[in-house]
Amino acid sequence: MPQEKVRSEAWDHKQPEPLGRATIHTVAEVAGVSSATVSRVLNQSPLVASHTRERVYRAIEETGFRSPSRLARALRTNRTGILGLLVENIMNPYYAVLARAVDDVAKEEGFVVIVSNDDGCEKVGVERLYTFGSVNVDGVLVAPGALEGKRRDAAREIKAQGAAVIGLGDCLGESEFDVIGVDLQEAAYKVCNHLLSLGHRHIGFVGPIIKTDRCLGYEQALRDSGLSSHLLTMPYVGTREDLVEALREELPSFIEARGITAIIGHSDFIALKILRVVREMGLRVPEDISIVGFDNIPESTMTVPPLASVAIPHREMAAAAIVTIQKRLANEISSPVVCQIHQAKLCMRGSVGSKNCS
Amino acid sequence: MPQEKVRSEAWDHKQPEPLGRATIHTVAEVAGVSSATVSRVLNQSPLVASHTRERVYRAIEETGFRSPSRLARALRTNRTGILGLLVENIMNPYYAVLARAVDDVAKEEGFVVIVSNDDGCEKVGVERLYTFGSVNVDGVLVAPGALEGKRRDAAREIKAQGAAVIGLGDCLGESEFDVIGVDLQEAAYKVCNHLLSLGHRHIGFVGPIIKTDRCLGYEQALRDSGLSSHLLTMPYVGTREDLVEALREELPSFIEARGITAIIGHSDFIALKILRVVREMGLRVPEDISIVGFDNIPESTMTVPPLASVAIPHREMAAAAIVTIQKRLANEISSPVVCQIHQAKLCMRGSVGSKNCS
DNA sequence: CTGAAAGCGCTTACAG
DNA sequence: CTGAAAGCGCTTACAG
Repeated sequence: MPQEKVRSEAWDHKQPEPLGRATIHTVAEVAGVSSATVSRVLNQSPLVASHTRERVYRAIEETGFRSPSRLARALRTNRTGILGLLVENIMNPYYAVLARAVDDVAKEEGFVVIVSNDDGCEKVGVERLYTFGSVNVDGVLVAPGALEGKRRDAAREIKAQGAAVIGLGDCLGESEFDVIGVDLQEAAYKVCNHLLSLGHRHIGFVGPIIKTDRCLGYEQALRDSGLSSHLLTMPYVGTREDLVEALREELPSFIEARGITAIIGHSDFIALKILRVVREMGLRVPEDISIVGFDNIPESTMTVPPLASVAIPHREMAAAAIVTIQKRLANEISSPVVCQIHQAKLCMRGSVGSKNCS
Repeated sequence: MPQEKVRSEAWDHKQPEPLGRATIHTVAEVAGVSSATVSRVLNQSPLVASHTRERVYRAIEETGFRSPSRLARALRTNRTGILGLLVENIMNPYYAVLARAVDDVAKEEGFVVIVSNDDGCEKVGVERLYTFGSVNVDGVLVAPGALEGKRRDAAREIKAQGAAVIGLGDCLGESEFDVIGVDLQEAAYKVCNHLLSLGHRHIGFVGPIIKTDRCLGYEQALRDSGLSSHLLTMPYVGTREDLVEALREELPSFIEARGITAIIGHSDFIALKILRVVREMGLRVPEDISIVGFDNIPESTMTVPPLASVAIPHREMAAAAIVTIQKRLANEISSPVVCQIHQAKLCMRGSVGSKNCS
């Protein structure tokens, strides 16, 4: 008891604290209400008298209170308002565009997004996912969307913690997680058929060793026309620095030995490099060879000739992904797994022409 | 009291909870110690008996405890381990490379980074800075590094909350915040002198309306040689979608009226577009006109001819920035403002040649 | 060497 | 309509 008294006296002398944010308590004191009431005002609770509300608003003004601490709020509500976005490499324009779309939508919805790169490496990916868990993210977006092996285990764990997990983009086959995808198999199928309609008969595909849906669509189209496919696979296609050198080495024999007159690249990233290398080889584009890529990155409109490409509806997908996260968090989705497939858009440009056009 | 009893009985039947992370308390219970002890083990406190430590480690294993909640820890320690990175636009390769460098260094140092885009818009920038504040970030990195007007006010506020604020890259003149910069004025000066040494006398500069250090270095070099400068300014250079069209409109008269034989672009982003447009105009590069950019983005090595550029040491700068943040947080810096200037590297490539070379 | 207790800034039944 | 109180998961003097 006496100790209590002493303390109270000491408090009378306390200085105004210039450091740190104003808290809900600062506001409450100034407004002459309890912090619970301030909290209610902040959370738009209807059961606050309007004159009290007014007083609180004034106090917020006076104290320079900005917004409730997300940390503290999160600790109570179990919602941080933080999203984790795991991409291969933000320097790859495909992911940069995706990250931008996610950030834009997230901003509108009041989320903040942590972006991490894993270079497609499982070990790093797992680490980053656990890090997302330690931050108690509300949701995780993984691009590309395939979650297998240890990454799947990690994803399961953070899902068990209450976070929504969404695969974004490329995701072959079944997934135990929600997926917002894009039908690139269909798109590749169409692209290949377009090339066939232009008279091309020897059409090559250059991509990573792992067989992607883009590759499958390409193969399907050729199969349906009774033609055989020509694959050139390159390890670590999205990351390697020496890609151009590798292409210089591989492309000439690939093209000449098979009489190839059109190449579909797995991405614009690689297609742009193919474009460069075939021109170094003295081939004219599209007169001697047509080139198409995927992703429709900004640079693709900048080359001479501009690169034909397949545009992925990033914005649309980002929006769908975040809506799905919100619904999951609100428990508004009953189905165990959402799988929403969007359509890609073909952008035919100068790098594609009919066979032997001149 | 009776109610209490009922409750207690109900609790006896409680199920093991499958949802949510294992906490420090779960571990404590399994290990038969207090949560304080678990906390000490987690924080490498030396004052824990090694056999206790062992028990705790085993309990961590058993419970599947991953790591302490950053939220809860942050609420106590006032350190979130979260960094905010504010860039103009992650789709611009310059910022993508920077963001990657920051993420890599941050990961090594145990930070996580929130990336936000503001398109160089003050209003959005201010919002994002306050959002960083609401997340209680430990540090904020702003690129480009100039913090003025309302953005400066917002930055001051979050600095007052205890966060370290660092400007990254371009930052003309004095700053009240720490800056990790790069001497692009000097670099531009050298680039321009290089062009002069190749015989060029009418050298143009294309950039944003706001005068940057790159532009100043260019102007200085010409002044020192007694030559006059030729500026073409374009609003919103980093963001606008119609940049190519604008250049198509402006470049011909700019080049012809002034007899320009070399152009320095404010960025590779714009220089690549200039490259494209001058070729559309029928000019040969570098025979008729030389082009140089800034930033050395990956695409610059991919064009024909490859674009000469100035490389910014992103990695080095990101590392310096994060070290500075750590030191600020640890109160190990006494000077009121750090200003560390790194050197850029000239990468001369095929897009540059001597005047009238053929 | 270890534990009980206070407190970081919030939210939300529970009383009134 | 409003407040007192408990509690989210941690850390850290303070005792012992």
